Amino acid sequence: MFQSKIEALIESALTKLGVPEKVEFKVDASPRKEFGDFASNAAIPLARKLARNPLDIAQQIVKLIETADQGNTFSKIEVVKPGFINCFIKDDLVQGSIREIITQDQRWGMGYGGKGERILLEFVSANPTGPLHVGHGRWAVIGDCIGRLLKAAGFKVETEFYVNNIGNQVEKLWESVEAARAGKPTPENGYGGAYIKDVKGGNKEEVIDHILTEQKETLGKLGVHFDRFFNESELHKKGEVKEAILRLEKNHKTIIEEGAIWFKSQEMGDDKNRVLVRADGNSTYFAADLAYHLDKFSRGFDLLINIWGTDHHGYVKRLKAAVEAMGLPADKLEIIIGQLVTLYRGNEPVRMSKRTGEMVSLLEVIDETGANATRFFFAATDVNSHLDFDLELAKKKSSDNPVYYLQYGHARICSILSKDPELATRDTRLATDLSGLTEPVERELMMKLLAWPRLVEDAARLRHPHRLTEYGKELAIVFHKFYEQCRVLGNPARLTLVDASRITLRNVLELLGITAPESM
RNA sequence: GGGCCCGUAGCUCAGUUGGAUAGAGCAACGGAUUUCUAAUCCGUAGGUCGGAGGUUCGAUCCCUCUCGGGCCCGCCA
Repeated sequence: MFQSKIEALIESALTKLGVPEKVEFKVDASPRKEFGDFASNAAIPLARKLARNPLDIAQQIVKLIETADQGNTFSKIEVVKPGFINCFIKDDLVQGSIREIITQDQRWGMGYGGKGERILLEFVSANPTGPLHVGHGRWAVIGDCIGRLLKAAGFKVETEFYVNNIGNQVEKLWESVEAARAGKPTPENGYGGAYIKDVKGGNKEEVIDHILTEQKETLGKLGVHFDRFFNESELHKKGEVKEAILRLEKNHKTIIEEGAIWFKSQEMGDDKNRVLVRADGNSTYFAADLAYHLDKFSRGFDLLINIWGTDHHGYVKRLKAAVEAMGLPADKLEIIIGQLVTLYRGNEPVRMSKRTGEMVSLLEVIDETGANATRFFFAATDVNSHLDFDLELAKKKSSDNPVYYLQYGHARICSILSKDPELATRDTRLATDLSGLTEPVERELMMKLLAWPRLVEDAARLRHPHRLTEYGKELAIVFHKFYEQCRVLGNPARLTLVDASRITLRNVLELLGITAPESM
Protein backbone atom coordinates (compact mmCIF):
# COMPACT_ATOMS: atom_id res chain seq x y z
CA MET A 1 0.00 0.00 0.00
CA PHE A 2 2.84 2.39 0.85
CA GLN A 3 4.72 1.16 -2.17
CA SER A 4 1.96 2.12 -4.58
CA LYS A 5 1.73 5.52 -2.98
CA ILE A 6 5.46 6.15 -3.34
CA GLU A 7 5.37 4.93 -6.92
CA ALA A 8 2.57 7.35 -7.70
CA LEU A 9 4.39 10.23 -6.03
CA ILE A 10 7.57 9.52 -7.98
CA GLU A 11 5.60 9.12 -11.18
CA SER A 12 4.04 12.52 -10.80
CA ALA A 13 7.37 14.03 -9.78
CA LEU A 14 8.87 12.73 -13.00
CA THR A 15 6.04 14.26 -14.96
CA LYS A 16 6.63 17.61 -13.28
CA LEU A 17 10.32 17.34 -14.12
CA GLY A 18 9.26 17.15 -17.73
CA VAL A 19 10.58 13.68 -18.40
CA PRO A 20 9.57 12.95 -21.99
CA GLU A 21 9.46 9.18 -22.09
CA LYS A 22 8.61 6.59 -19.52
CA VAL A 23 11.41 5.76 -17.12
CA GLU A 24 11.54 2.33 -15.54
CA PHE A 25 12.15 2.54 -11.83
CA LYS A 26 11.64 0.43 -8.74
CA VAL A 27 10.31 0.99 -5.26
CA ASP A 28 11.40 -1.83 -2.99
CA ALA A 29 11.45 -2.54 0.67
CA SER A 30 14.79 -1.22 1.85
CA PRO A 31 17.44 -3.90 2.29
CA ARG A 32 18.55 -2.47 5.62
CA LYS A 33 16.95 -0.54 8.42
CA GLU A 34 19.23 2.49 8.01
CA PHE A 35 17.84 2.89 4.53
CA GLY A 36 14.32 3.40 5.80
CA ASP A 37 11.23 1.47 4.85
CA PHE A 38 11.30 1.81 1.08
CA ALA A 39 13.95 2.73 -1.43
CA SER A 40 13.75 3.80 -5.05
CA ASN A 41 16.36 3.92 -7.75
CA ALA A 42 14.25 6.28 -9.89
CA ALA A 43 16.90 9.00 -10.13
CA ILE A 44 19.61 6.69 -11.43
CA PRO A 45 18.17 5.53 -14.76
CA LEU A 46 16.78 9.01 -15.27
CA ALA A 47 20.16 10.61 -14.68
CA ARG A 48 21.60 8.31 -17.24
CA LYS A 49 18.98 9.25 -19.77
CA LEU A 50 19.50 12.96 -19.18
CA ALA A 51 23.26 12.66 -18.72
CA ARG A 52 23.07 14.46 -15.39
CA ASN A 53 24.13 13.86 -11.82
CA PRO A 54 21.78 11.31 -10.17
CA LEU A 55 22.17 12.92 -6.75
CA ASP A 56 20.88 16.24 -8.05
CA ILE A 57 17.94 14.63 -9.77
CA ALA A 58 17.14 12.60 -6.67
CA GLN A 59 17.08 15.83 -4.66
CA GLN A 60 14.69 17.39 -7.13
CA ILE A 61 12.40 14.36 -6.99
CA VAL A 62 12.44 14.41 -3.20
CA LYS A 63 11.52 18.12 -3.18
CA LEU A 64 8.57 17.46 -5.46
CA ILE A 65 7.45 14.50 -3.37
CA GLU A 66 7.61 16.53 -0.19
CA THR A 67 5.61 19.33 -1.72
CA ALA A 68 2.97 16.96 -3.04
CA ASP A 69 2.70 14.94 0.15
CA GLN A 70 2.58 17.86 2.58
CA GLY A 71 4.11 15.84 5.36
CA ASN A 72 1.32 13.27 5.45
CA THR A 73 3.26 10.13 4.72
CA PHE A 74 6.93 10.47 5.50
CA SER A 75 8.90 11.20 8.62
CA LYS A 76 11.98 11.54 6.44
CA ILE A 77 13.08 11.18 2.85
CA GLU A 78 16.76 11.15 2.09
CA VAL A 79 19.07 10.86 -0.85
CA VAL A 80 22.18 8.71 -0.58
CA LYS A 81 25.29 7.68 -2.42
CA PRO A 82 24.68 6.56 -5.98
CA GLY A 83 21.29 8.28 -6.07
CA PHE A 84 18.89 6.14 -4.08
CA ILE A 85 15.86 7.76 -2.49
CA ASN A 86 15.15 6.30 0.94
CA CYS A 87 11.70 6.78 2.41
CA PHE A 88 10.78 6.58 6.08
CA ILE A 89 7.06 6.11 6.75
CA LYS A 90 5.51 7.93 9.69
CA ASP A 91 4.78 5.66 12.64
CA ASP A 92 1.15 6.67 13.07
CA LEU A 93 0.46 5.82 9.44
CA VAL A 94 1.97 2.37 9.87
CA GLN A 95 0.03 1.80 13.06
CA GLY A 96 -3.25 2.98 11.54
CA SER A 97 -2.81 0.69 8.56
CA ILE A 98 -3.08 -2.32 10.82
CA ARG A 99 -6.80 -1.57 11.11
CA GLU A 100 -7.09 -2.28 7.41
CA ILE A 101 -6.06 -5.87 8.10
CA ILE A 102 -8.70 -6.31 10.77
CA THR A 103 -11.34 -4.78 8.51
CA GLN A 104 -10.53 -6.86 5.46
CA ASP A 105 -9.98 -10.12 7.33
CA GLN A 106 -10.56 -12.91 4.79
CA ARG A 107 -10.13 -10.41 1.98
CA TRP A 108 -6.81 -9.10 3.34
CA GLY A 109 -4.26 -9.41 0.57
CA MET A 110 -6.84 -10.14 -2.09
CA GLY A 111 -6.80 -7.68 -4.97
CA TYR A 112 -8.83 -6.71 -7.98
CA GLY A 113 -6.00 -6.36 -10.50
CA GLY A 114 -7.29 -9.33 -12.46
CA LYS A 115 -10.50 -7.41 -13.19
CA GLY A 116 -12.47 -10.61 -13.28
CA GLU A 117 -10.76 -11.85 -16.42
CA ARG A 118 -11.34 -15.54 -17.00
CA ILE A 119 -8.40 -17.91 -16.90
CA LEU A 120 -8.42 -21.60 -17.69
CA LEU A 121 -5.68 -23.35 -15.78
CA GLU A 122 -4.85 -26.85 -16.96
CA PHE A 123 -2.47 -29.04 -14.99
CA VAL A 124 -1.58 -32.59 -13.97
CA SER A 125 -3.47 -34.14 -16.93
CA ALA A 126 -1.84 -37.49 -16.22
CA ASN A 127 -2.61 -40.44 -18.44
CA PRO A 128 -5.20 -42.74 -16.87
CA THR A 129 -2.75 -45.59 -16.99
CA GLY A 130 -1.60 -45.84 -13.39
CA PRO A 131 -1.21 -44.16 -10.03
CA LEU A 132 0.03 -40.59 -9.86
CA HIS A 133 3.72 -40.21 -9.10
CA VAL A 134 5.63 -37.47 -7.28
CA GLY A 135 6.10 -35.45 -10.46
CA HIS A 136 2.33 -35.19 -10.80
CA GLY A 137 2.26 -34.16 -7.17
CA ARG A 138 4.46 -31.21 -7.91
CA TRP A 139 2.22 -30.01 -10.76
CA ALA A 140 -0.86 -30.62 -8.65
CA VAL A 141 0.39 -28.45 -5.82
CA ILE A 142 1.95 -25.76 -8.01
CA GLY A 143 -1.14 -25.60 -10.18
CA ASP A 144 -3.51 -25.49 -7.25
CA CYS A 145 -1.51 -22.73 -5.56
CA ILE A 146 -1.27 -20.70 -8.77
CA GLY A 147 -5.02 -21.06 -9.12
CA ARG A 148 -5.54 -19.77 -5.59
CA LEU A 149 -3.09 -16.94 -6.23
CA LEU A 150 -4.78 -15.87 -9.44
CA LYS A 151 -8.17 -15.89 -7.75
CA ALA A 152 -6.70 -13.81 -4.94
CA ALA A 153 -5.41 -11.38 -7.54
CA GLY A 154 -8.88 -10.87 -8.93
CA PHE A 155 -9.08 -13.34 -11.80
CA LYS A 156 -11.84 -15.82 -12.37
CA VAL A 157 -10.09 -19.16 -12.55
CA GLU A 158 -11.29 -22.54 -13.70
CA THR A 159 -9.08 -25.57 -13.27
CA GLU A 160 -9.08 -28.49 -15.63
CA PHE A 161 -7.53 -31.95 -15.92
CA TYR A 162 -7.26 -33.37 -19.44
CA VAL A 163 -7.82 -37.11 -19.58
CA ASN A 164 -6.29 -39.03 -22.48
CA ASN A 165 -8.93 -41.71 -22.23
CA ILE A 166 -8.36 -43.01 -25.77
CA GLY A 167 -5.33 -43.71 -27.88
CA ASN A 168 -2.23 -45.86 -27.83
CA GLN A 169 -1.36 -45.54 -24.17
CA VAL A 170 -4.73 -46.73 -22.89
CA GLU A 171 -4.69 -49.54 -25.47
CA LYS A 172 -1.34 -50.64 -24.11
CA LEU A 173 -2.69 -50.39 -20.61
CA TRP A 174 -5.61 -52.68 -21.42
CA GLU A 175 -3.32 -55.14 -23.18
CA SER A 176 -1.07 -55.15 -20.12
CA VAL A 177 -4.02 -55.77 -17.81
CA GLU A 178 -5.30 -58.62 -19.94
CA ALA A 179 -1.85 -60.17 -20.12
CA ALA A 180 -1.36 -59.91 -16.37
CA ARG A 181 -4.73 -61.50 -15.72
CA ALA A 182 -3.89 -64.35 -18.08
CA GLY A 183 -0.58 -64.85 -16.32
CA LYS A 184 1.35 -63.77 -19.39
CA PRO A 185 4.36 -61.45 -19.39
CA THR A 186 3.93 -57.72 -19.91
CA PRO A 187 3.66 -56.88 -23.60
CA GLU A 188 6.38 -54.84 -25.23
CA ASN A 189 6.10 -51.16 -24.22
CA GLY A 190 3.30 -52.16 -21.88
CA TYR A 191 2.76 -51.31 -18.24
CA GLY A 192 4.52 -53.58 -15.78
CA GLY A 193 3.71 -51.94 -12.47
CA ALA A 194 2.48 -54.02 -9.57
CA TYR A 195 -0.92 -52.26 -9.68
CA ILE A 196 -1.69 -53.78 -13.09
CA LYS A 197 -2.78 -57.15 -11.81
CA ASP A 198 -4.87 -55.61 -9.03
CA VAL A 199 -6.72 -53.06 -11.09
CA LYS A 200 -10.49 -53.55 -11.15
CA GLY A 201 -12.82 -53.42 -14.11
CA GLY A 202 -14.18 -55.92 -16.61
CA ASN A 203 -13.36 -53.89 -19.69
CA LYS A 204 -11.08 -51.12 -20.84
CA GLU A 205 -13.47 -48.33 -19.95
CA GLU A 206 -14.03 -49.64 -16.45
CA VAL A 207 -10.30 -50.05 -15.87
CA ILE A 208 -9.65 -46.47 -16.96
CA ASP A 209 -12.48 -45.31 -14.77
CA HIS A 210 -11.04 -47.06 -11.72
CA ILE A 211 -7.58 -45.67 -12.28
CA LEU A 212 -8.95 -42.17 -12.78
CA THR A 213 -11.01 -42.46 -9.62
CA GLU A 214 -7.91 -43.41 -7.66
CA GLN A 215 -6.04 -40.47 -9.13
CA LYS A 216 -8.86 -38.19 -8.00
CA GLU A 217 -8.74 -39.67 -4.51
CA THR A 218 -5.02 -39.05 -4.31
CA LEU A 219 -5.47 -35.47 -5.45
CA GLY A 220 -8.27 -35.09 -2.93
CA LYS A 221 -5.92 -36.16 -0.16
CA LEU A 222 -3.65 -33.33 -1.22
CA GLY A 223 -6.55 -30.92 -1.17
CA VAL A 224 -6.49 -30.49 -4.94
CA HIS A 225 -9.90 -30.42 -6.60
CA PHE A 226 -10.51 -29.70 -10.27
CA ASP A 227 -13.47 -27.84 -11.66
CA ARG A 228 -13.54 -30.16 -14.65
CA PHE A 229 -12.12 -33.38 -16.03
CA PHE A 230 -12.07 -33.15 -19.79
CA ASN A 231 -12.07 -36.39 -21.76
CA GLU A 232 -10.13 -36.58 -25.00
CA SER A 233 -12.92 -38.75 -26.42
CA GLU A 234 -15.26 -35.74 -26.25
CA LEU A 235 -13.17 -33.97 -28.83
CA HIS A 236 -13.60 -36.78 -31.31
CA LYS A 237 -17.29 -37.11 -30.54
CA LYS A 238 -17.91 -33.43 -31.13
CA GLY A 239 -15.91 -33.50 -34.36
CA GLU A 240 -13.44 -30.97 -33.03
CA VAL A 241 -10.41 -32.96 -34.14
CA LYS A 242 -11.66 -32.79 -37.71
CA GLU A 243 -12.50 -29.15 -37.23
CA ALA A 244 -8.95 -28.38 -36.05
CA ILE A 245 -7.40 -30.11 -39.03
CA LEU A 246 -9.87 -28.40 -41.35
CA ARG A 247 -8.82 -25.02 -40.02
CA LEU A 248 -5.21 -25.77 -40.74
CA GLU A 249 -6.06 -27.01 -44.23
CA LYS A 250 -8.08 -23.86 -44.93
CA ASN A 251 -5.10 -21.78 -43.93
CA HIS A 252 -2.83 -23.85 -46.17
CA LYS A 253 -0.81 -25.09 -43.24
CA THR A 254 -0.97 -28.78 -44.09
CA ILE A 255 0.78 -31.04 -46.56
CA ILE A 256 0.26 -34.67 -47.51
CA GLU A 257 3.34 -36.83 -47.60
CA GLU A 258 3.86 -40.59 -47.42
CA GLY A 259 0.15 -41.05 -46.92
CA ALA A 260 -0.03 -38.87 -43.82
CA ILE A 261 -1.33 -35.36 -43.24
CA TRP A 262 1.30 -33.07 -41.76
CA PHE A 263 1.15 -29.69 -40.09
CA LYS A 264 3.70 -27.42 -41.74
CA SER A 265 5.16 -26.25 -38.46
CA GLN A 266 8.63 -25.98 -39.91
CA GLU A 267 7.77 -22.76 -41.69
CA MET A 268 6.74 -21.38 -38.30
CA GLY A 269 10.03 -22.05 -36.59
CA ASP A 270 9.62 -25.68 -35.54
CA ASP A 271 12.43 -28.18 -36.20
CA LYS A 272 10.30 -30.31 -38.47
CA ASN A 273 6.75 -30.82 -39.66
CA ARG A 274 4.37 -32.79 -37.46
CA VAL A 275 1.95 -35.54 -38.32
CA LEU A 276 -1.75 -34.84 -37.73
CA VAL A 277 -3.27 -37.92 -39.37
CA ARG A 278 -1.23 -41.07 -39.71
CA ALA A 279 -0.97 -43.12 -42.87
CA ASP A 280 -3.42 -45.59 -41.31
CA GLY A 281 -6.04 -42.85 -41.02
CA ASN A 282 -5.86 -42.37 -37.26
CA SER A 283 -5.26 -38.91 -35.91
CA THR A 284 -2.32 -38.27 -33.56
CA TYR A 285 -2.28 -37.05 -30.01
CA PHE A 286 -1.05 -33.77 -31.41
CA ALA A 287 -4.18 -33.37 -33.55
CA ALA A 288 -6.36 -34.05 -30.53
CA ASP A 289 -4.44 -31.51 -28.50
CA LEU A 290 -5.03 -28.91 -31.18
CA ALA A 291 -8.71 -29.71 -30.97
CA TYR A 292 -8.52 -29.43 -27.21
CA HIS A 293 -7.06 -25.95 -27.42
CA LEU A 294 -9.56 -25.00 -30.09
CA ASP A 295 -12.21 -26.07 -27.60
CA LYS A 296 -10.61 -24.12 -24.79
CA PHE A 297 -10.50 -20.95 -26.85
CA SER A 298 -14.08 -21.42 -27.94
CA ARG A 299 -15.14 -21.26 -24.32
CA GLY A 300 -14.24 -17.59 -24.21
CA PHE A 301 -11.36 -17.45 -21.76
CA ASP A 302 -9.12 -14.41 -21.64
CA LEU A 303 -6.08 -16.52 -20.92
CA LEU A 304 -5.16 -20.19 -21.06
CA ILE A 305 -2.41 -21.46 -18.78
CA ASN A 306 -0.94 -24.95 -19.05
CA ILE A 307 1.52 -26.44 -16.63
CA TRP A 308 3.79 -29.03 -18.22
CA GLY A 309 6.82 -31.01 -17.21
CA THR A 310 10.11 -30.23 -18.92
CA ASP A 311 9.80 -33.53 -20.77
CA HIS A 312 7.16 -31.75 -22.88
CA HIS A 313 9.05 -28.53 -23.46
CA GLY A 314 9.84 -29.43 -27.06
CA TYR A 315 6.11 -29.52 -27.65
CA VAL A 316 5.53 -25.85 -26.82
CA LYS A 317 6.72 -24.43 -30.11
CA ARG A 318 4.61 -26.67 -32.28
CA LEU A 319 1.46 -26.18 -30.20
CA LYS A 320 1.78 -22.42 -30.26
CA ALA A 321 2.51 -22.51 -33.96
CA ALA A 322 -0.58 -24.61 -34.55
CA VAL A 323 -2.78 -22.39 -32.40
CA GLU A 324 -1.65 -19.44 -34.44
CA ALA A 325 -2.12 -21.36 -37.68
CA MET A 326 -5.71 -22.11 -36.66
CA GLY A 327 -6.24 -18.37 -36.47
CA LEU A 328 -6.31 -18.27 -32.67
CA PRO A 329 -4.44 -15.84 -30.41
CA ALA A 330 -1.31 -17.75 -29.42
CA ASP A 331 -0.27 -14.94 -27.09
CA LYS A 332 -3.19 -15.90 -24.87
CA LEU A 333 -1.74 -19.36 -24.36
CA GLU A 334 0.81 -19.41 -21.59
CA ILE A 335 2.76 -22.56 -20.90
CA ILE A 336 4.60 -22.98 -17.64
CA ILE A 337 7.39 -25.53 -17.87
CA GLY A 338 8.46 -27.12 -14.63
CA GLN A 339 11.51 -29.23 -13.93
CA LEU A 340 11.04 -32.80 -12.81
CA VAL A 341 11.18 -34.33 -9.37
CA THR A 342 13.72 -36.96 -8.49
CA LEU A 343 12.75 -39.14 -5.60
CA TYR A 344 15.43 -40.44 -3.28
CA ARG A 345 15.45 -43.08 -0.61
CA GLY A 346 18.51 -42.07 1.32
CA ASN A 347 21.16 -41.71 -1.36
CA GLU A 348 19.44 -43.99 -3.82
CA PRO A 349 17.44 -42.34 -6.59
CA VAL A 350 14.11 -44.03 -7.28
CA ARG A 351 12.97 -44.23 -10.85
CA MET A 352 9.52 -42.84 -11.53
CA SER A 353 8.67 -44.43 -14.83
CA LYS A 354 5.21 -45.91 -14.90
CA ARG A 355 6.36 -48.47 -17.40
CA THR A 356 8.93 -50.03 -15.15
CA GLY A 357 7.62 -51.76 -12.09
CA GLU A 358 9.65 -49.73 -9.65
CA MET A 359 8.08 -46.53 -8.43
CA VAL A 360 6.86 -44.78 -5.35
CA SER A 361 3.43 -43.33 -5.80
CA LEU A 362 2.30 -39.89 -4.79
CA LEU A 363 -0.16 -41.54 -2.43
CA GLU A 364 2.67 -43.21 -0.53
CA VAL A 365 4.51 -39.91 -0.21
CA ILE A 366 1.39 -38.21 1.14
CA ASP A 367 0.80 -41.04 3.58
CA GLU A 368 4.38 -40.86 4.81
CA THR A 369 4.81 -37.13 5.18
CA GLY A 370 1.25 -35.81 5.40
CA ALA A 371 -0.65 -33.58 3.02
CA ASN A 372 0.47 -30.33 4.62
CA ALA A 373 4.17 -31.16 4.50
CA THR A 374 3.88 -32.56 0.99
CA ARG A 375 2.17 -29.39 -0.21
CA PHE A 376 4.68 -27.15 1.48
CA PHE A 377 7.60 -29.09 0.09
CA PHE A 378 6.32 -29.02 -3.48
CA ALA A 379 5.31 -25.38 -3.30
CA ALA A 380 8.50 -24.17 -1.65
CA THR A 381 10.86 -24.14 -4.61
CA ASP A 382 10.89 -22.46 -8.00
CA VAL A 383 9.46 -24.86 -10.59
CA ASN A 384 12.42 -23.96 -12.80
CA SER A 385 14.69 -25.86 -10.47
CA HIS A 386 14.99 -29.59 -10.15
CA LEU A 387 13.53 -30.96 -7.00
CA ASP A 388 15.27 -33.71 -5.09
CA PHE A 389 12.85 -35.25 -2.64
CA ASP A 390 14.55 -37.54 -0.16
CA LEU A 391 11.87 -39.64 1.49
CA GLU A 392 14.11 -40.74 4.33
CA LEU A 393 15.01 -37.18 5.11
CA ALA A 394 11.42 -35.95 4.82
CA LYS A 395 10.26 -38.64 7.21
CA LYS A 396 13.08 -38.32 9.71
CA LYS A 397 12.94 -34.57 9.94
CA SER A 398 9.25 -34.06 9.66
CA SER A 399 9.07 -32.13 12.92
CA ASP A 400 11.70 -29.74 11.59
CA ASN A 401 9.75 -29.10 8.45
CA PRO A 402 9.14 -25.37 8.04
CA VAL A 403 5.45 -26.06 7.60
CA TYR A 404 5.26 -26.75 11.32
CA TYR A 405 7.01 -23.50 12.02
CA LEU A 406 4.25 -21.58 10.24
CA GLN A 407 1.49 -23.65 11.78
CA TYR A 408 2.99 -23.30 15.22
CA GLY A 409 3.01 -19.55 14.80
CA HIS A 410 -0.68 -19.63 14.03
CA ALA A 411 -1.46 -21.93 16.92
CA ARG A 412 0.54 -19.76 19.27
CA ILE A 413 -1.38 -16.69 18.16
CA CYS A 414 -4.71 -18.40 18.67
CA SER A 415 -3.64 -19.51 22.12
CA ILE A 416 -2.75 -15.97 23.13
CA LEU A 417 -5.97 -14.53 21.77
CA SER A 418 -8.02 -17.16 23.55
CA LYS A 419 -6.53 -16.05 26.86
CA ASP A 420 -7.58 -12.46 26.39
CA PRO A 421 -10.37 -11.93 28.96
CA GLU A 422 -11.75 -9.01 27.00
CA LEU A 423 -12.88 -11.23 24.14
CA ALA A 424 -12.49 -8.31 21.80
CA THR A 425 -14.82 -7.88 18.87
CA ARG A 426 -13.81 -6.47 15.55
CA ASP A 427 -15.24 -3.11 16.53
CA THR A 428 -13.24 -2.88 19.75
CA ARG A 429 -10.11 -3.88 17.84
CA LEU A 430 -10.75 -1.13 15.35
CA ALA A 431 -11.31 1.37 18.14
CA THR A 432 -8.04 0.46 19.85
CA ASP A 433 -5.39 3.14 20.19
CA LEU A 434 -2.34 1.73 18.41
CA SER A 435 0.05 4.59 19.04
CA GLY A 436 1.87 2.55 21.67
CA LEU A 437 3.28 0.17 19.07
CA THR A 438 6.68 1.80 18.96
CA GLU A 439 9.13 -1.02 19.72
CA PRO A 440 11.43 -1.76 16.76
CA VAL A 441 10.23 -5.34 16.63
CA GLU A 442 6.61 -4.18 16.62
CA ARG A 443 7.31 -1.90 13.70
CA GLU A 444 9.14 -4.70 11.92
CA LEU A 445 6.14 -6.96 12.37
CA MET A 446 3.71 -4.29 11.14
CA MET A 447 5.76 -3.62 8.03
CA LYS A 448 5.96 -7.33 7.29
CA LEU A 449 2.19 -7.65 7.60
CA LEU A 450 1.60 -4.65 5.38
CA ALA A 451 3.78 -6.16 2.66
CA TRP A 452 1.25 -8.96 2.14
CA PRO A 453 -1.04 -7.51 -0.57
CA ARG A 454 1.85 -6.59 -2.83
CA LEU A 455 3.37 -10.00 -2.31
CA VAL A 456 0.18 -11.73 -3.44
CA GLU A 457 0.04 -9.48 -6.47
CA ASP A 458 3.66 -10.19 -7.43
CA ALA A 459 3.45 -13.92 -6.76
CA ALA A 460 0.32 -14.15 -8.90
CA ARG A 461 1.81 -12.12 -11.73
CA LEU A 462 4.98 -14.19 -11.78
CA ARG A 463 3.14 -17.47 -11.08
CA HIS A 464 5.54 -18.07 -8.19
CA PRO A 465 3.85 -19.92 -5.33
CA HIS A 466 7.19 -20.33 -3.58
CA ARG A 467 7.01 -16.67 -2.67
CA LEU A 468 4.17 -17.63 -0.37
CA THR A 469 6.33 -20.08 1.53
CA GLU A 470 9.19 -17.58 1.67
CA TYR A 471 6.91 -14.87 2.98
CA GLY A 472 5.28 -17.23 5.43
CA LYS A 473 8.65 -18.17 6.89
CA GLU A 474 9.66 -14.52 7.17
CA LEU A 475 6.40 -13.54 8.81
CA ALA A 476 6.61 -16.40 11.30
CA ILE A 477 10.17 -15.45 12.19
CA VAL A 478 9.24 -11.84 12.90
CA PHE A 479 6.19 -12.87 14.87
CA HIS A 480 8.12 -15.30 17.08
CA LYS A 481 10.73 -12.63 17.64
CA PHE A 482 8.04 -10.13 18.61
CA TYR A 483 6.46 -12.66 20.95
CA GLU A 484 9.76 -13.23 22.74
CA GLN A 485 10.24 -9.53 23.33
CA CYS A 486 6.76 -8.20 23.94
CA ARG A 487 4.23 -9.16 26.55
CA VAL A 488 0.90 -9.22 24.77
CA LEU A 489 -1.86 -9.97 27.28
CA GLY A 490 -3.19 -6.86 28.92
CA ASN A 491 -2.04 -4.69 26.04
CA PRO A 492 -4.93 -3.96 23.65
CA ALA A 493 -2.69 -2.50 20.96
CA ARG A 494 -0.52 -5.60 20.90
CA LEU A 495 -3.55 -7.84 20.96
CA THR A 496 -4.77 -6.06 17.87
CA LEU A 497 -1.39 -6.52 16.25
CA VAL A 498 -1.46 -10.22 17.13
CA ASP A 499 -4.93 -10.53 15.65
CA ALA A 500 -3.69 -8.87 12.46
CA SER A 501 -0.82 -11.37 12.44
CA ARG A 502 -3.31 -14.19 12.82
CA ILE A 503 -5.33 -12.98 9.85
CA THR A 504 -2.28 -12.59 7.66
CA LEU A 505 -0.67 -15.89 8.57
CA ARG A 506 -3.98 -17.69 8.10
CA ASN A 507 -4.38 -16.13 4.66
CA VAL A 508 -0.86 -17.21 3.71
CA LEU A 509 -1.62 -20.78 4.73
CA GLU A 510 -4.97 -20.62 2.94
CA LEU A 511 -3.30 -19.71 -0.35
CA LEU A 512 -0.88 -22.57 0.18
CA GLY A 513 -3.74 -24.94 0.91
CA ILE A 514 -2.21 -25.78 4.26
CA THR A 515 -4.32 -26.02 7.39
CA ALA A 516 -4.04 -23.30 10.04
CA PRO A 517 -4.44 -25.13 13.36
CA GLU A 518 -5.67 -23.26 16.43
CA SER A 519 -3.66 -25.50 18.71
CA MET A 520 -0.78 -27.91 18.34
C1' G B 1 24.86 -32.74 -33.31
C1' G B 2 20.61 -29.21 -31.85
C1' G B 3 17.16 -27.14 -27.99
C1' C B 4 15.36 -25.96 -22.79
C1' C B 5 16.42 -25.76 -17.42
C1' C B 6 19.78 -25.77 -13.26
C1' G B 7 24.84 -24.69 -10.70
C1' U B 8 24.63 -19.43 -4.55
C1' A B 9 27.35 -21.56 2.99
C1' G B 10 28.75 -28.71 4.84
C1' C B 11 23.14 -29.94 3.16
C1' U B 12 18.18 -27.98 1.10
C1' C B 13 17.09 -23.55 -1.14
C1' A B 14 15.55 -17.79 -1.53
C1' G B 15 17.53 -13.56 -3.91
C1' U B 16 11.35 -9.68 -7.30
C1' U B 17 12.33 -6.24 -15.02
C1' G B 18 20.87 -5.13 -13.15
C1' G B 19 21.37 -1.90 -7.28
C1' A B 20 23.70 -0.35 -1.42
C1' U B 21 27.75 -4.84 3.24
C1' A B 22 24.61 -11.84 -1.21
C1' G B 23 20.09 -14.06 2.75
C1' A B 24 17.03 -18.05 5.40
C1' G B 25 16.23 -23.09 7.22
C1' C B 26 18.75 -27.59 8.59
C1' A B 27 23.45 -29.44 10.38
C1' A B 28 27.83 -27.48 13.98
C1' C B 29 29.23 -24.67 18.36
C1' G B 30 27.78 -21.36 22.79
C1' G B 31 23.62 -19.34 25.58
C1' A B 32 18.10 -18.33 27.26
C1' U B 33 12.62 -21.63 30.05
C1' U B 34 9.07 -20.91 38.01
C1' U B 35 6.87 -17.00 31.59
C1' C B 36 0.97 -15.17 27.00
C1' U B 37 2.55 -22.68 23.66
C1' A B 38 10.66 -24.11 24.03
C1' A B 39 7.42 -27.27 17.63
C1' U B 40 10.40 -20.88 20.46
C1' C B 41 14.28 -17.12 20.94
C1' C B 42 19.55 -14.86 21.20
C1' G B 43 24.70 -15.36 19.74
C1' U B 44 29.14 -17.63 16.94
C1' A B 45 31.00 -19.84 12.67
C1' G B 46 30.33 -20.87 7.60
C1' G B 47 30.84 -17.77 0.41
C1' U B 48 36.62 -16.65 -5.42
C1' C B 49 27.53 -16.71 -6.27
C1' G B 50 30.84 -23.52 -11.14
C1' G B 51 35.05 -21.05 -14.27
C1' A B 52 36.94 -17.21 -17.93
C1' G B 53 36.12 -12.95 -20.70
C1' G B 54 32.61 -8.83 -22.03
C1' U B 55 28.67 -4.87 -21.55
C1' U B 56 28.47 -0.08 -17.37
C1' C B 57 28.34 4.30 -12.58
C1' G B 58 27.21 -0.74 -10.72
C1' A B 59 26.57 -7.98 -12.52
C1' U B 60 24.45 -13.81 -8.58
C1' C B 61 21.14 -11.47 -12.46
C1' C B 62 22.38 -9.40 -19.23
C1' C B 63 25.95 -11.26 -23.69
C1' U B 64 29.91 -14.82 -25.49
C1' C B 65 32.79 -19.01 -24.40
C1' U B 66 33.61 -23.07 -21.11
C1' C B 67 32.93 -27.10 -17.20
C1' G B 68 29.34 -30.12 -14.47
C1' G B 69 24.13 -32.11 -13.78
C1' G B 70 18.85 -32.89 -15.51
C1' C B 71 15.25 -33.19 -19.54
C1' C B 72 13.88 -33.37 -24.74
C1' C B 73 14.70 -33.98 -30.23
C1' G B 74 8.53 -40.54 -32.63
C1' C B 75 3.23 -41.54 -37.95
C1' C B 76 3.98 -42.60 -28.43
C1' A B 77 1.10 -39.60 -25.14
